[in-house]
Amino acid sequence: MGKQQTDMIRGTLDMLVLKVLSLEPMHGWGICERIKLISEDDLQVNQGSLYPALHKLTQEGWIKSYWGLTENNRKARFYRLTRAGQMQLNAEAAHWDRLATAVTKVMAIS
Amino acid sequence: MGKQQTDMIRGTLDMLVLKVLSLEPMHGWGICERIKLISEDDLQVNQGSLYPALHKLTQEGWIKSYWGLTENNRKARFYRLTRAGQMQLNAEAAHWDRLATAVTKVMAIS
DNA sequence: TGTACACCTCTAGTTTTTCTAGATGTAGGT
DNA sequence: ACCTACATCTAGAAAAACTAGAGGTGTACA
Repeated sequence: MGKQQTDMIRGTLDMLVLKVLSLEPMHGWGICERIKLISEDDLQVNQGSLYPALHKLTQEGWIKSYWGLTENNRKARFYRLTRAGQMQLNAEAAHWDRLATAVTKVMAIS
Repeated sequence: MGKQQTDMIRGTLDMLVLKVLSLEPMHGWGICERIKLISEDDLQVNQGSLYPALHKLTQEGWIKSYWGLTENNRKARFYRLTRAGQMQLNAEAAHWDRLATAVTKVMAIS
């Protein structure tokens, strides 16, 4: 058996979460679903990765949380982007673009 | 201080190395230079990451090494891609394409 | 009524991958 | 003789994500 490939590009989780939250505040489970939906199942965010990441982002001051009710009438912790989070998102998006382009360039040589 | 951003996308090093070696056999230091050159300095491979990666790829049977002489007349360990390595490269490239496209898709929503 | 299921949060411990911070050595030029 | 660029390598730390769970709540339906 070869090595197992995951359904995430390491280092992009924070950025993806910030991006989704930049559209509208959302709860953890919703963030997973949203990413999965938009990526047409190519990206799978694992709960064991998501919640620690959300807590870290909160710690950094890039998102803030509050309790609310979901569409299904359940309690859930919602997260919203802060101004600092928006700036962080911009920075990470630019960094990602630059590096992803560079990787693509290397992969294209012949 | 925000978090430090590196000059690599985690998880792509193996693929990048295999790709460069698919063009022609090369020694470690040359692989670093090649990646840096093609990416126009956007990708920086660190020696402390490269050699362990090279040893791991050898262990997996994806590359093989032999001692040779460089253009500068120095001893260097050259690596060449094996057939299994070529297959691995194809698989990793396809995986990268799929995931990078998915990330781009998520980053593009508005 | 109760029970199954989908929804939702969370954490400890491990693994994978890369980085830091070195040590070691050689060839060629001054 | 010494400096610089070329070249390999490793131990230990750090970062990020994964495995593998535990636990709780509405809603539907048997």
